Amino acid sequence: MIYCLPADTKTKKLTIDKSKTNMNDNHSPQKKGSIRVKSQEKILQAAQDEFIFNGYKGATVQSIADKAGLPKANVLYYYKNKENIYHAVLEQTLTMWDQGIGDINYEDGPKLAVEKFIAVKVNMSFLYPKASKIYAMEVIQGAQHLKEFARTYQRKWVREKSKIFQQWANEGKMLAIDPVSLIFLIWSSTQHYADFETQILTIKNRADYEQEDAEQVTQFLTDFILRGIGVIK
Amino acid sequence: MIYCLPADTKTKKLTIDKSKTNMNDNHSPQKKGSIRVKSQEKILQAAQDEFIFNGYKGATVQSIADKAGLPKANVLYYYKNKENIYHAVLEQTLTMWDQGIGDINYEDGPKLAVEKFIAVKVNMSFLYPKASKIYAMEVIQGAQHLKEFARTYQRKWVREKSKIFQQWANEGKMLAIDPVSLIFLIWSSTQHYADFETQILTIKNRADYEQEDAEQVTQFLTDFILRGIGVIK
DNA sequence: CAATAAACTGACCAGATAGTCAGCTAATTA
DNA sequence: TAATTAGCTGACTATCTGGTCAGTTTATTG
Repeated sequence: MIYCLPADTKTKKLTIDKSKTNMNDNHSPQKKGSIRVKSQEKILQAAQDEFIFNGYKGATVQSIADKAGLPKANVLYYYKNKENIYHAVLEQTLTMWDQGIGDINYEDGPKLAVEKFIAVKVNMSFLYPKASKIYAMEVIQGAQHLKEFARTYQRKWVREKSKIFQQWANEGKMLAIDPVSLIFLIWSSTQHYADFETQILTIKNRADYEQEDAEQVTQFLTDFILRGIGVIK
Repeated sequence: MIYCLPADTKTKKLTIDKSKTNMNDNHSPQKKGSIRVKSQEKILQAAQDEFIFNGYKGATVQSIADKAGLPKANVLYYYKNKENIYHAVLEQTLTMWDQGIGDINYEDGPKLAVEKFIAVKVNMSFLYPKASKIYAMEVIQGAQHLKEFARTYQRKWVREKSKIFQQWANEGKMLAIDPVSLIFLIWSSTQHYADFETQILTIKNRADYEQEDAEQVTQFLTDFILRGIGVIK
């Protein structure tokens, strides 16, 4: 059902945040497309780059403001401090991750479920590598800003999905392998193309990913993993 | 042969560094175990933690000094600025990575070669997760401090090893799958246990890895990947 | 058209930071 | 032992950083 965040994540389940911004959240008077919305988008976009490049502590509000083309004080008008900016970026990242993530349903059976899951994860990695990078850095650095979320939702998700794999194995629909290890393998092998983008492009001696790359990777990983769980060949 | 660095890597192949430290490198008068060596080790250890936790830009020399139990000025006496400390950490990381890494030899055949490779990589991840984390952060942030190394050595290594896989495939010793994708899958699935240590422990609801974990993961990945390349089952 | 509220910003500040340096102490050497 | 060198450090500075705030401009409302 849920990958990492509850559906109503807008109600902010993350750790600390009290007052995300100092605006009157929903009942803002502007028509859509207002300067506020556009500015906030610009800020979050800029902040994402800045946080990836310099980490949370290394990021500066001034640099975010410059990248967004706004005065620093204006950035701090929308998000009242650096931590709030980071939380907004993180929340956006997790929300997108959650919405975009495919799901593993018992009814699909192992073959279709794994195919769908891999396809969605690979597409996410190629389309939104920055989201994956933000998340990876956060986890590598100890997930200081995610702890509650991680503990609650991800563990639950993994346990739920593990049961489904177990069931399929019991019914002889796939090999009896450790489902948790399998989930980690799928996560790692798909996210790798986002997080290690730089390395992969360097090794392949290319400037950018292309559409075919995502397709080739999806094909490769799907075949490989279906063979690994014993449902093809 | 070589995973990422030339054997004589002590001659510093990294990007910028000119004067790594301001000491008279080899002909130092101390017996081994001297204060210098011990202090430098303490500094690098502390720096590794600090760089993982706060990233390059967020790390402070003062914090490194505190963790090492030395005055800041003493740290800057051994390594004349922050960048030199980082380079030393990075070099140490890559050297260890290079020494520890197993190798893929044609003579071993696909089964043994992959078994050895996975075992070494998994052990590295469980024994030296910090090295992997430093490297991962560096790559995620664009590998600003590694560019030359990455371009030269890693690409070469991947191409060499790809040829071996190709050869095995041609001889029918394994399935004809894309060797580069295979290498990425092995890298990602093994390094994941180092880089995402926090996440994995949280999901498994555990405080630390144990010896059995490394063994279980090695077993799982070996079986899974050998099945994926079609040499077992 | 006031008057009120929201949006915005230049200028400022207290604290943190990288790096320097003069001068100290401890070790080595002649 | 005297002289020389290596090891070490407190104190300092120029710069940068997050965050504030008084005051201005722009929008909304009655």
